[in-house]
Amino acid sequence: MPKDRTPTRIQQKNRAAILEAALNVFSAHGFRGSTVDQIAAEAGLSKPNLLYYFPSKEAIHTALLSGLLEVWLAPLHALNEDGDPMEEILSYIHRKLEMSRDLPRESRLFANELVQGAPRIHDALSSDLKKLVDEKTAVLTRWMDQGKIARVHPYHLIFSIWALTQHYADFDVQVRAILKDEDPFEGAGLFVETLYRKLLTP
Amino acid sequence: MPKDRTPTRIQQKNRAAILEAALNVFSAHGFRGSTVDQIAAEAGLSKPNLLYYFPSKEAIHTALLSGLLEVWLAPLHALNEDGDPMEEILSYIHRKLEMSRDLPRESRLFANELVQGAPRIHDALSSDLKKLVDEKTAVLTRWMDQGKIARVHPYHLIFSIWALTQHYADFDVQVRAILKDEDPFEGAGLFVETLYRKLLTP
DNA sequence: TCTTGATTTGACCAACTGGTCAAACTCACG
DNA sequence: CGTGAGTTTGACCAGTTGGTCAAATCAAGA
Repeated sequence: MPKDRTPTRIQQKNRAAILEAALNVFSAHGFRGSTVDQIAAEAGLSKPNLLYYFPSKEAIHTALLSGLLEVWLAPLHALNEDGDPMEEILSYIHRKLEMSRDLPRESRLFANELVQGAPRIHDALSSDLKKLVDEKTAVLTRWMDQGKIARVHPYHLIFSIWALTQHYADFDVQVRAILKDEDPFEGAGLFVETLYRKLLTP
Repeated sequence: MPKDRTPTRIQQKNRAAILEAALNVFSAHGFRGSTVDQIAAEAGLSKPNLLYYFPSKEAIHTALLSGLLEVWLAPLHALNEDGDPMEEILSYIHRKLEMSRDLPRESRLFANELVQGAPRIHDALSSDLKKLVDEKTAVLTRWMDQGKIARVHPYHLIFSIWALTQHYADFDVQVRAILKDEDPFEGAGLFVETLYRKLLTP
């Protein structure tokens, strides 16, 4: 392991390559289903070389998850109390849907982790995530109090947005097996738009 | 391996115990994350004994999946064109939600498989599942044509029902991390009821 | 009771996997 | 250049895992 001073150009390049490769592999096979050799091969490095940059398979996974959690929650973070309620919510939904389309690996990385009980990010869920969600449901509740949007259970509203949008990334194979050639995201965009407009219009 | 004649009482008992144990283990850790030893221990058998009843780990997994697919799709199968459209759809949704509550292991078993690209049930998806869904979306479309329910993209309507209901089983940890003590399924039932009533009322 | 097929298991094996290590190589910089 | 830190790797290791096998045990019908 090199000194922890300003990382070399090589260090930056290789660390990035490793994380990129790990995202591919972990998102496709889950933690247990992925091997260090696979990740190393995908990153174009030998296994010992990969382990020169990260101390363990676990460390790569953790680095990935914690690095991406912020990205993953950014759209919800951007939900702005001062904007127009319906527009804010719809734009949040569309942003999530775009993320499912453009960052499906990230979505599946989290899905893999969650479906197996989130052994490695359980803490982040009940601290960071819960805090953010509490904050934003409070905003939703105030909008409902003001009659700006229809009153529904705010937590389940958020769950439903997550479920609906991430479904297209996480269960992509199933969606495509059924839709065949049709592009899922076109129809999905229209569908969620009408769904939430009808639900939330007071 | 015993003769394939009418299975012994012992055979029935042990095969059932193995599948039950495998459901526990596979749904919690995924295929690759589960070991034959784990399943054997959970079933109260030695590993060689377990492999006396199933030729391989893969075979157990396949037997589980194909055995449960029917159960899993039963509610959609039950959607009846001759019933009242809104009631039929809502009752389908509630049945799916109950399955998430009562059969979370089954839900996670499929979720694990799907999120990793469904390597073992891809065929069943594009044949059996697609056929069933095509059939039922045709029913939905006819209802829409008759003005019985609002017109929305029928495939995405079904996807949304799957996503919403299964979310509570598959991402249980996340839901509970956020809701803390509140029972997820109580709020969820009310939420989806209003959601789909508003969406589908013409 | 005896016999035969069904059931069970301890011992074992080969492949795989995460991780180590010393030696070799490369690169930036004085 | 030369040199020392940074980088790379072949060889290796111990633990795990899916699966095998011959031998032992059990169960039920004749």
